[in-house]
Amino acid sequence: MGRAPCCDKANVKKGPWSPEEDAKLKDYMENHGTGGNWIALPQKAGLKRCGKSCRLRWLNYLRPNLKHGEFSEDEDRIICSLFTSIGSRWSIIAAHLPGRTDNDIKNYWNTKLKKKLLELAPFAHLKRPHHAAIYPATANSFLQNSSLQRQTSAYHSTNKNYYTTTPARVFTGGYESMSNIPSNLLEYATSFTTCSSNSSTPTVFQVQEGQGAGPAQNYQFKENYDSFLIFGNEASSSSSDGSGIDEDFGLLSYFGSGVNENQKLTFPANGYADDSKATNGCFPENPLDNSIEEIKQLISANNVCNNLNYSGEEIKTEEQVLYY
DNA sequence: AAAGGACTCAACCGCATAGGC
DNA sequence: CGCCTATGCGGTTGAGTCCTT
Repeated sequence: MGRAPCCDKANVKKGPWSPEEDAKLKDYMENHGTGGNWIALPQKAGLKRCGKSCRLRWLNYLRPNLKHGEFSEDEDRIICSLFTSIGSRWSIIAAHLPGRTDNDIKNYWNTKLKKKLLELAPFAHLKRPHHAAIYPATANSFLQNSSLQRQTSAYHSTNKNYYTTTPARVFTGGYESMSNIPSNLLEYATSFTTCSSNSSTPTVFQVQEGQGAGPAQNYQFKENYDSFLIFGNEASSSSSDGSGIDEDFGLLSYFGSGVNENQKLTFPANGYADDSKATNGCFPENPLDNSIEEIKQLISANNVCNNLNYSGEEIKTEEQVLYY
């Protein structure tokens, strides 16, 4: 048996709200408020609507002090920074943008901001926005528990268009360490190679499929993504021998052009808008990335989301991770 | 000018959670 | 403590609009 419906669907109007309905709801809300019960509100207000629909209409459209129209550069930065830290927690992000609703921000991100970021990414000329995905703050989850070391990758000796160096370390974290990448995107654990050895530049990961030995090295994109872009800041991790994780992951990015005849996911090395700015194949910092630490602190100080760890990542149980 | 594809965004849906009993 | 219901949330849908050919 399924869940009981929240209202009598047969006697409830759906679809766009008319100005008359808006006026009724607004009038009722201004005079009575919700009365602590959205379900009973439509009847009291003389509306043939579901309580949930009334709530949504009020919160997203009718309530006072809502901001409509273009998002500012500052708002863009805040959204990017928070998305970096906490992912698609739209309601939390909305709490940092007075006058904006979670729905607004979600739509803005999905239709405009994500595209904007992808255009800033390297190889933008190769990207097809609708076949790309952006995921947040995976630096920690990828690297915190791995033994990945710095490695400067080299151009392939015969084909200068591709990096084909083998991974310095095989990353075998599996889903548990990649919890921010939905399992519908990834099929197996991955192997990585980094091409950055410079803490002032972001790091590019090359992902290879089916290389080397070991059961956890197979990697596949699922669904129709040609690429994904990961961005986030990363606390440093280093040791005396110079190994460790670069500081300042302004932007982590990966571009996969598909599986070639060697079953490798590769990316062109000459795809930078301005090659002179690339160091060892790494591209300039993401201009939208800023003050993430401050925002993390703010979140932590305000206890906005108390199931996030110090870096804004959700603390999940093993079960949650496996099915996330 | 028309047709079809792409994009936008308001609204819906179903699940998770909180809180009352 | 367990059940039940209202609320909140994020993902998804689809009608309307805009853009391209």
